[in-house]
Amino acid sequence: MITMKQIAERTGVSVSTVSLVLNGRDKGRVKSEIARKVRNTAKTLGYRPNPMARSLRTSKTGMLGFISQEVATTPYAGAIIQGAQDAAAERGYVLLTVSTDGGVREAEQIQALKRYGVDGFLFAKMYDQDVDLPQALRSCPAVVVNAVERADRCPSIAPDEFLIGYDATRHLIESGCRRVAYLGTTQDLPAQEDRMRGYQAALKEAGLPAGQSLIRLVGFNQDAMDQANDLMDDQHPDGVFCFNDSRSIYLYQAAAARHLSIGRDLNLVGVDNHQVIAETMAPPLSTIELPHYEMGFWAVRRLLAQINPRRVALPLPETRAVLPPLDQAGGVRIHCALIRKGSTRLDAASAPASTSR
Amino acid sequence: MITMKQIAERTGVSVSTVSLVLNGRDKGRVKSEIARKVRNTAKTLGYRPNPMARSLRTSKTGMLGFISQEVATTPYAGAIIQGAQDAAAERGYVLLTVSTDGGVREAEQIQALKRYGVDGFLFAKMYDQDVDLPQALRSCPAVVVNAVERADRCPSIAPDEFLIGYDATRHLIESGCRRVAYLGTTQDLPAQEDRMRGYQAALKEAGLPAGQSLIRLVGFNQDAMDQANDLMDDQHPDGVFCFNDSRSIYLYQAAAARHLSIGRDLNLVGVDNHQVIAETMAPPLSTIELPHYEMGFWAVRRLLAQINPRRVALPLPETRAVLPPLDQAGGVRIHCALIRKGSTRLDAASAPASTSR
DNA sequence: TTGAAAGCGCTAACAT
DNA sequence: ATGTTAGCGCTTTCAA
Repeated sequence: MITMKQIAERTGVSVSTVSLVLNGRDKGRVKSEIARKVRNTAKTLGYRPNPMARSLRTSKTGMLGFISQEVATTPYAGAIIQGAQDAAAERGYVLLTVSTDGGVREAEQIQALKRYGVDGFLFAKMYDQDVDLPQALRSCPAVVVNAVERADRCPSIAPDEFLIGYDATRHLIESGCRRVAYLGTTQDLPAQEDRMRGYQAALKEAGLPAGQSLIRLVGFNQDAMDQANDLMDDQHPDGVFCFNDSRSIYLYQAAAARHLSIGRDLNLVGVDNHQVIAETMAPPLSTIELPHYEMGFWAVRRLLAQINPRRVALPLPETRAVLPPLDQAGGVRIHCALIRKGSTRLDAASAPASTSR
Repeated sequence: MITMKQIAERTGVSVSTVSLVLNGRDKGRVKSEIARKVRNTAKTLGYRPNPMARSLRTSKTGMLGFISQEVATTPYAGAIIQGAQDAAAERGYVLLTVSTDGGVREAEQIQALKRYGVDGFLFAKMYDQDVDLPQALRSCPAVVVNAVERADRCPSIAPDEFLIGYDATRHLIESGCRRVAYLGTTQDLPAQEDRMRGYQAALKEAGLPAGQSLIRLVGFNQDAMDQANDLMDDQHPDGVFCFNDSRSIYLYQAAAARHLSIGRDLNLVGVDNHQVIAETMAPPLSTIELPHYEMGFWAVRRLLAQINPRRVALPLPETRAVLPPLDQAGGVRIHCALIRKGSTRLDAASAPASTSR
C-alpha cells in the first residue's frame, strides 16, 4: 500500500501539499504545475488513500452499517444487500453487515458498528412491517429498509403494497378478466391489508364486482385447499390475485381438478415469494417481484444524501415498470413501485401517491 | 467514545501503562495494584478500544472480507452470511461484505477490502462448484465457502454431496422402500454427479436394484413432467430421491394422476432448494437442507484459525444429524454433513470419509 | 503558495 | 515497574 509520504518524497513536496491536492482542495492554494505533478505520481504509483488513517482525523470511515433481522430465514436478504452494495460502491462506500435477532445482541452489534465508526445505518427487515428504530440508532443517520418506522424517526423505504394490489388487479382486468378474486393471507401483515385495498380500488375503478365473497384469506395446506375449492365452485373467478405465489399452488390444484386451464380459463397473478414456483409453474402464472434490490439501493442513496447533503443527488431510475399483458407475460417478473417516505428530495420524483400508512 | 488517554488521566498513570494492562500484557510489568485500578476505571467508564486507531499500528482490523457471487439471485446468501457472522461475532470480528459478478468489479472490490485492511477473506459461491481463488486473494488468508478450490490454494468448506445422496437414499431404504429411483438434473453440476454416486452406493450396499432406468436426469416443465410420468409407469418406484425439491413437484402431479398417495404409496426425499415447497407440500415430502448456515460458520472459524493460530480451537458441533424414519419425518428439515478440506485440525473431527473430490 | 508541526487513538521500542 | 518517545497515514491549523 503506497502512502502520501511516498508521493511527497517522489515529487519533492510535503505531505500536506499532497493531501491538499489529492483531496481537491488545491484551487488557488497550490501551483497547478505542482498539483499536476502530484496527481501524476499518485496515479502512476497507484495511490489509494487509507480509509482507517483518514478516519482517525475525520471520523468518517466510508463504511455503512447494515443491520438486518431474520436474515437467515428468508431468501430476500441477498437482493437487498446487493442493492445496498451497488449504491454504496457507486460512491466508494462499503458495507459492514451484522444480523441480529432483535434481542440483547442487537444493542451489542450496534455498539460494535459504532466502534468501527460507520457513517450511518441501514436497518433492514425481511418482510414489510411497522418498526421502531432501536434506541441506539436514534441519534445517528439511519434509514429503515423494507419496513416503515412507526414514528417517522428516520426515512423508510418499503414496497408500495397498495400499488402492488392495484397493479396486479389492473393487470388481470386489462387481460380481460371480469370476475377477479383475491386470495389473501390470514397473517396479520400490513401488506395483506394494503394489497387488498389496492385490489378493491382497482375493481371499483373498473366498475367490476367486488363482493366480499371474492376475497378469501387463507393459511396453508388443508385450509387453503378447501377455500380455493370453495372459491372456484362458488364464484367461478376468471382471475385471481394471490397474496403470494405459494398460495397460487392451491389454485393450480383446484383448477386441475375442474379441468380448467390456467392461462386460458383462469388467470393468476401472485406476489413472488419464492422463485421456484415461477420456475416450475411458468408460464401461466404472472409474478410480481417485490423490489428488494431497489429497496436496498434506494435506502443507501437516501442515507448518503443524509450523510453528505452537499453532493449532487444522483438521478432516480424508473421505479415502476408497465405490466405486460397476460398472454405474453407468462412467468415474467415485474418490478413494482416503491414507497419512499421521509425525504422531500426523493418524494418529488416519487411514485404516484397511493396509500395508507 | 472514551479513550485510553482519559483512563490514564483518571487513574494517574501513563497511556502506555493503560495499553499494557488493557491488552493483558501486564503480567510482571505492571504492579497488580495499578493494573486493578486501570481495569476498574476502564470498566466504569465503559471503555471500548477504537479498532481503527489500533489497526494503524497493528494492521489488524478485526474485520473479515466476505466476497460473494450470485448473491442477489439465490435465497441462500442470508444463511451463509448469518453463519459467518455468528462465528465472527464469537471472536469479536465483524464482516465487511461485498458481492461481485466475478468480472472487473471483483478485483476492484477486493482492492477496496484490502484498503480497509481486512484480516482475511471468505470467498463464497451460491451453489456448489469448482472455483479458482481470484489472483488478488492468493497471497492472503482466505477460505472458499460452498465451493471447492480447484488447486487447493486455500481451505474449502462445501456440502458433502456424496453423503447427501447416500443419506437420502438410506433414509428411503430404512423407511421400507425397495425400488428407489433418482430424479436428477440435466445441469452439469458437481452436486449432480456426487449425489447420484451416493445414491448408487446406498443401493448397492443394501443389495437393492440400481438399474440405469431408475435414474432420470431432467430439466423443467414438460420434459420433467414427461420423464416423471414415464418413470412412474415404467419402474413403479416406491421411493424417489430428488436432486432438489423443485423437481419433486412433477412427481406429485404424476402420482396424483395415478391416484397414488405420496407418503404411503410413494416416498420422496428432495434436497431443499426453496422452502415454499416444503411449506406447502408438507408433510409427505422429506427435505434435506443444505448446510448453508454451517458453511458460513465453519468457514469463518477455519479462517480465524488460519489468521490467529495461537488461539485455542473452539469445539466442533455435531455435523450430521440422524434422519428420523419417514413416518414421523414429514417435512422435517435435515442437516447434512459437510466436507471440510484443507485443514488438518478440522479434518480430525470431520464427517465420515465419503467421497470424490 | 508551500511546509512544519500537531494530533486523531493506539502500540511498541526504549528509557528510566 | 512505569513513563517517554516515536510513529502508523492522514488532515488541519499555523507559519513562513
